[in-house]
Amino acid sequence: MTPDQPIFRALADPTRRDILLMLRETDMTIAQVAGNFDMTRAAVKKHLTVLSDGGLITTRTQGRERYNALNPNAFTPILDWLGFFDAFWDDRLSALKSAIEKDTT
Amino acid sequence: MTPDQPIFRALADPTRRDILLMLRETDMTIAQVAGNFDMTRAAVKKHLTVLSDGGLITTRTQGRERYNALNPNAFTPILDWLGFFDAFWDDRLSALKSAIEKDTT
DNA sequence: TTGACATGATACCTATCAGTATCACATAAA
DNA sequence: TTTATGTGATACTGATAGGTATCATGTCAA
Repeated sequence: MTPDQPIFRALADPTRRDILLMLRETDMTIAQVAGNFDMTRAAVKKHLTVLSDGGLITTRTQGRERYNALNPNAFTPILDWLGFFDAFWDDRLSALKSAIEKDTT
Repeated sequence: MTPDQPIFRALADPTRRDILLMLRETDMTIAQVAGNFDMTRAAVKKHLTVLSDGGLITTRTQGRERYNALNPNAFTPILDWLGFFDAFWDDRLSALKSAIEKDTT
């Protein structure tokens, strides 16, 4: 199994993507995150676990509360994967460029 | 439902990501794609449908064959979504910068 | 036209996933 | 200590996803 699987899986759910957007502003406890959704705390906890497995968030315990924070390097694996297609884009650009040049000569 | 859902869902499966990597090199028929996997053509066809729904590939019929091609603008929605976090990175960078400056003054 | 090939489409099975309900544990406050 | 709050963990359910088997459709070649 590719090591990228956990992060792609984590991003596949709209609720989890919304959670990530929320965490841009401020770190949040599970209860705070759950307060923004119409679902139980247990369900939100599961989503947070998946996000953690994907390396997208980190958690820190503070007393009896547990804060979830966006990982600054969260999307590096995604960007690396997208990088595999750089050559493809270059080829397309080259082809387009050739076509234009052929058209104008 | 967010309009991004189809593309994130399409990228969530490792087989589909592998298909996209294959299509960088050359356009391929279903049979050609299926030849690279240990599963039936029907299963591959389903994956290609999901990829198409996500706007990641385009198809063209040529006689009785049907070629699948990587969409040049495939990842635009992903990059746009990642852009939502630009401010977050900036904040982190600002914080880091401040910390360093505070440390060196 | 006939037969072979490439694909489309559907029913079906199994595994996984999102969500709930529930209970247990740990910590802060009275 | 007692009570309330915040969280962790598990069993369970309904829905969806990945995969196979199978049949129908369309196209090329003889």
